[in-house]
Amino acid sequence: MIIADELINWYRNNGRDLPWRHTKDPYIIWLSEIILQQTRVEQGMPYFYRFVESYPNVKAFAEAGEGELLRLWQGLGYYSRVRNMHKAAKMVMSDFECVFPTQYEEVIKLSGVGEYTAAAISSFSINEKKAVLDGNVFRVLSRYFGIDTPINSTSGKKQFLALANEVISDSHPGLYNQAIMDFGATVCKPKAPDCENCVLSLDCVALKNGLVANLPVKIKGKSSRNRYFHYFVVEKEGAYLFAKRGENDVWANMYEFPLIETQQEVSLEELKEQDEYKVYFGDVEIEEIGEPIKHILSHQNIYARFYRVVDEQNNIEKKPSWNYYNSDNLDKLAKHKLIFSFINKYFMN
DNA sequence: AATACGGGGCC
DNA sequence: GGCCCAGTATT
Repeated sequence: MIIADELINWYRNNGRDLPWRHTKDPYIIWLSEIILQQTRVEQGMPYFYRFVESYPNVKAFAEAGEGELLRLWQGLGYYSRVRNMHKAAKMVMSDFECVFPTQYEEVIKLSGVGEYTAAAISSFSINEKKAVLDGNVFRVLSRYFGIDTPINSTSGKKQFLALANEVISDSHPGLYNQAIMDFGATVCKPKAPDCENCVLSLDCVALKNGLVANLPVKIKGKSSRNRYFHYFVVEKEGAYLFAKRGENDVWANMYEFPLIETQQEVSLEELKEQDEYKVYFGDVEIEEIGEPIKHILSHQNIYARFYRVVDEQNNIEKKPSWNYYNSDNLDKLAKHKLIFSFINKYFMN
């Protein structure tokens, strides 16, 4: 296929020099690929260095503590990725004789490794001929071939995967996979693609028909819901009260200040009328710290307020799951963005 | 087939 | 405010 040769040729001259491209080690490739899921290269880069240094091989990763891993992942988002990585690393030790697998059919068995990541690892490490299908590939192929099937529909995924596997280079599948993704990221971009300097422009159906801005087609998702969080900052002798979040909500198992959630925006007076509030804080003095913070996630808008609780008489009814941590211990807890940015703003000196 | 799951950059 | 990013697991 001509398109594959063009892309590889373009890539040899214009590809980005990224650290994970200097290795065939499936473990290192896996590390980079999981980090880069739904994450821009610049955002994931520091985390990649951090993890390679802390855990140079799969054995070290498998032997790490869950909390330690989560702490290192802190701030990157989609935290189930690192939990699945831990599972996967342990699977490598137990089911793959401590050797990180390279074949598509083997790596896809690992937790957190789906079709994309399995194709990436197998093609980059041993040149297995499996086409990657990520956001970049969807975009390049949909524009070049002028395909308007929604990329997030079941039939669309099937159609594009089949096409990607037709287009892939026979002789250099790994290089081709790198090339089409890099090309999508730097030339055939979502906004303002560089069609003037595009090596595929002659045969690009979208460009010919003025449809570049309309492709790829994507079905719109659900809109966000609003949530109202009230965090209570309780300090006692230099230690702070922290709670661990549950399993089945955003930021699973991460740490934060004790929280009361309400369905609507409520005033401080209304908050004090909540049963939950009465149980825990009764009539201790509280004062709001700073302004409310709007924290936006893909599928929810969180409006967070923080209150300082003065508990000189030791009147707080502490939940068993709440614990006090001094600043050293606090630093080791995996906290989500909303909490650690608050801490950095108000507590760091 | 649809939805949850983070955080950040860009327009 | 909406879209997108080297997607996957779950329902």
